[in-house]
Amino acid sequence: MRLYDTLTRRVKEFAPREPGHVRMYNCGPTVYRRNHLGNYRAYATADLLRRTFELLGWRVTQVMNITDVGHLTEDDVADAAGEDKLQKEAQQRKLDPWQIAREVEGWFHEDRRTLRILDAHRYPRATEHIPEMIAMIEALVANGHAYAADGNVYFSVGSFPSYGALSGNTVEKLDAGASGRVEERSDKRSPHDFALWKHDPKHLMQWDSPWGRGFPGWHIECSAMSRKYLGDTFDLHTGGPDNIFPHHECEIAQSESVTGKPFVRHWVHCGWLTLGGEKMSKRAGKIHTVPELVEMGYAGADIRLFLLKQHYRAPLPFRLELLDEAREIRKRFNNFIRQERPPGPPDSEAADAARARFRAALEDDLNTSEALAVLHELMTTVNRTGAGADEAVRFLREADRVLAILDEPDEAPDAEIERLMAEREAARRSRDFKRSDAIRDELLKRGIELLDTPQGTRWRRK
RNA sequence: GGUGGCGUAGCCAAGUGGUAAGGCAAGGGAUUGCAAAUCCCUCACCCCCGGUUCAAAUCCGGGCGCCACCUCCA
Repeated sequence: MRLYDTLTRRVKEFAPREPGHVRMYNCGPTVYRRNHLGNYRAYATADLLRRTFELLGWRVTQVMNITDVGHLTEDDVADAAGEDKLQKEAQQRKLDPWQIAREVEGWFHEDRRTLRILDAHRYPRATEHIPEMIAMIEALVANGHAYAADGNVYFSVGSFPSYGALSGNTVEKLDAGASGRVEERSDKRSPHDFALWKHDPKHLMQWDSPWGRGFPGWHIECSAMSRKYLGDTFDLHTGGPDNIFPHHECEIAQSESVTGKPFVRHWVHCGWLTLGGEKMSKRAGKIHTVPELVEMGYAGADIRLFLLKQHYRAPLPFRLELLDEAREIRKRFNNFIRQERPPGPPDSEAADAARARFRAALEDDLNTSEALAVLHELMTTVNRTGAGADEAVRFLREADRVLAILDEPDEAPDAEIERLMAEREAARRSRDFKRSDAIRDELLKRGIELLDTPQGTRWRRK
């Protein structure tokens, strides 16, 4: 498998350190507000990786963090509460950041299931790993990589020479660049030092620590939790493009300063989901959520296909037109696997060739565009020749273990539908097309679409 | 100012040295009671200018345009 690595900035061979077993950590949601589609691009990419590894026959241990601490201030809670009726209620019942965090976490799982994103093996919450974080910070203070100042603890960036390797933002470059943009704090030895533990009485969530009451800095949770569940060194760490700097840069510095070992062997970051040429951001106010799109009539699988249809690293423009396109593509796939065909000669040649090309495409830095093209070409071939349809359908189902865009097979129609279909058939026989079309429209209203084929009338759910 | 990335048809997009995959949309035709589905056909001088090469969308140089990050937004 070949995969782009953000750290070395090139596509390189990916293989788990323990043969056949991938250990992967995905940066997960910050649960103070319902995630928008941009967030899900990162999770869908992680899901695609996990499913691809499993296709290759590897075992995967996947861990995704839930960031439920570190960012909630009164303002954030008030802000988050403004966008949803449930939240408004919570506001009226008295604000409780814990409650909001759990609620938003629930939405996250709801949305990701809609997008057919598989369950990770663990979803550790930051608030449940405070002791691990404190232990790690203590170790950093003890070995000189961090210092306490007035209830705060900072990581000393100067103590970690390769700081900046992931993002290109080395200390010198940062100095040369945004002078004045970095918050100057008198208790920091260098303006680039970042917080491991913070003291702020205004903050809603607080814990006791050797440095007094406070709360952990953002980056330390991932270092602590990934280490706990995946070890000092693990195979793959993923996230959105904004995680590269500062989050992942800081994680590397912290983790390696504690363990003295390489932190992560391969870094994967997806590209931005853009909206009108701009990134989709929690702060921009232009947000599309999964339920909002479902409400507009898109299936979760449509949205999923939209996210996976193009290469994970390229910027992806969000436009409803592209969701429509994804829906049309899915229709073609679903029609193909449900198509009634006269029995054709068995032929596994086309499907076997497609299987090999499909796998090769995914192994080539997750080239989903190519993988989808392979599937399209296979369908065209089978439609044309009439041979190998069963083998092709079987392979499509196989490929769908990675893509997860096909519909489930239709269940049996109920008696009422069967009765109407029979009535329509009788009407058609007597050439009463007005009546037969009326029945077809009636069924369509109930979500049942009829297809007249040479083998008789078929139906499917719309 | 620093850092990372992008520019291929109406739209999305693959392709990183050998003469432009695939899809969506659109148009024409076949089939159908009408539809649906399916099939056939049509649809690109790869942002610009130089250079290297027998050969460049692909490599090099220079432009132009666009996006993002620069301490807690996936």
